[in-house]
Amino acid sequence: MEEYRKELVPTLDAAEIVRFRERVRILERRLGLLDLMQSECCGLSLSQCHALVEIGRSSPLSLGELSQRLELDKSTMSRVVDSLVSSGNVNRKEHPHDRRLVQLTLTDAGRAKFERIEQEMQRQFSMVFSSIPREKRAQVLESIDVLLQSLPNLRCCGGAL
Amino acid sequence: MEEYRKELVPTLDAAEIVRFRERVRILERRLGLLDLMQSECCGLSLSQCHALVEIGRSSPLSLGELSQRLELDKSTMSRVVDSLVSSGNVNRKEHPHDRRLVQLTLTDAGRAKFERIEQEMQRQFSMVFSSIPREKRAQVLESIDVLLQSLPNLRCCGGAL
DNA sequence: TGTCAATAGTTGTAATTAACAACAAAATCC
DNA sequence: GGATTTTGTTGTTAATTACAACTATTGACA
Repeated sequence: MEEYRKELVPTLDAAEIVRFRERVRILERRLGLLDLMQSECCGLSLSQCHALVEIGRSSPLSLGELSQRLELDKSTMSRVVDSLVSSGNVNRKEHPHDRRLVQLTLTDAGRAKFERIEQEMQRQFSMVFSSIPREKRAQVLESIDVLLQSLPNLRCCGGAL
Repeated sequence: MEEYRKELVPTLDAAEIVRFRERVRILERRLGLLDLMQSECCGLSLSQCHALVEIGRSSPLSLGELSQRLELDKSTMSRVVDSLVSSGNVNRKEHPHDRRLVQLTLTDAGRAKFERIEQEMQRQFSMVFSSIPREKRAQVLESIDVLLQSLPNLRCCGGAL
């Protein structure tokens, strides 16, 4: 009878959920540190670093585009870009056909920095990936995908708490 | 010959690393949102919410303990606790044997809020976990562990970038 | 036992990160 | 050609955080 109910409505093991929760929490913190490390490395703030990389990957980029990708307000973005322009890493040019738009590109210094960051990140992730036992690598990659597909099922409770 | 070298020094596939990096980056962002959601739900800021949960899980807690667990400076922690005291969620008592120490406990209101948060989080993670195909669940859990073991191999380059 | 070092926490100050609102300039749409 | 929309900047404000300076208390040792 009990067995039957379990089969029909699979009551999840609460302890397993707790473990899952805890692991995800630790993972989140760990990944945050990883992110910080990246910015510490390049001598820029986190948002500056993210912006630099994003522009490096797909310039020319407008301010709006950039703020959408980094999920920041355009005003915030504008000021982050300010700082990158001041530090000589980014050019703010006018779009030739639409003068409302800004075209963001990297200066030579900015591009050099961007390439160093990309290389370093690639190196770092190589180290992490290669320290995963070879026979587990595919499994880990697949699991991340599975997790990414399942996570959107979290939804805010609408302030009910 | 080529084959032999590959066998001996397994050159990792650069594209696979890129994919790995990208997935980890997306995962990080997604988990950040999850965290924000939690705090939005309970009407507290992120750090307030973390502090409340930490105190709820192991009170009485001193300020130093708490700041270590949340990896925040004690001054920051002191002010976060201030806000929780003002909002009637936390009690700041004096330690009976050492008057330097503060004993943090939850008020009735704070405990009620803590328990609602825990329940809600458990519910949410149940949803996520149950939306992972059953035959993949163990694999995902194991993969998170594998990843957590490998991540510490990231290290800052010491400002070399 | 009395002084001095260590510990715990608070307060002053400042930097960073971010958002919202108000605005200016340019383009688009009748 | 004037109303509306789009794009970006500036003014203002709030949250988060750290470091340094300070106070109070405890513990240690001589």
